[in-house]
Amino acid sequence: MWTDERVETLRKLWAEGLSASQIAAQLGGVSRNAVIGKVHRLKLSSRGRTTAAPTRQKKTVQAPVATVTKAAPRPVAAPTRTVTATVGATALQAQFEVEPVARQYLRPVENVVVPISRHLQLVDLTERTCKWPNGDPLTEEFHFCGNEAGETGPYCRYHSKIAFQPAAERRRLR
DNA sequence: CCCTGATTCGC
DNA sequence: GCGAATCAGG
Repeated sequence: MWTDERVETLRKLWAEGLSASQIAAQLGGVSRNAVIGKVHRLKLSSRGRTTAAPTRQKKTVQAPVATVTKAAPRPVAAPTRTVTATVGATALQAQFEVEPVARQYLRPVENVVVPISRHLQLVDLTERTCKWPNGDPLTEEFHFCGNEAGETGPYCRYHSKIAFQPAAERRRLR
């Protein structure tokens, strides 16, 4: 459901240049199509240069013909979840998104993973929150991304792309 | 294949 | 109004 807050977030992120899928990931509970549809309804389409290709018309809905045993219906978005990505965190997250695959080499961190003792905001994590760590685990500012992390992994779509980048590609970018 | 936004249209 | 399905393209 598009609450005033969600619409506001949508407007903001769209203005910042995030893609529809990224916005959908942050909002959680909606598909990128939903976001695009909403963007159109809000009449805030064009945004600098994109794939804005004018000429587009008709669709001529073709007949369904034989039913073909299509595959799974695809669940897509989760129920309500509402992702608590609000206030302070939002601003920070937005910044991360704005500068995509720029500096992505953070040390393996493997053993540095969240001190099992300290006051970790780890308690805020759920099965669907992105567990991508931000900041120095030894400082107060440390926190997790926390965005909607579907059922495809421990991270949100954005961080998954960074975390699971193929070795070959990483080498090329270096 | 990955992704992008754009459009249509049943609900 | 909503958003899945679809389309057109990078």
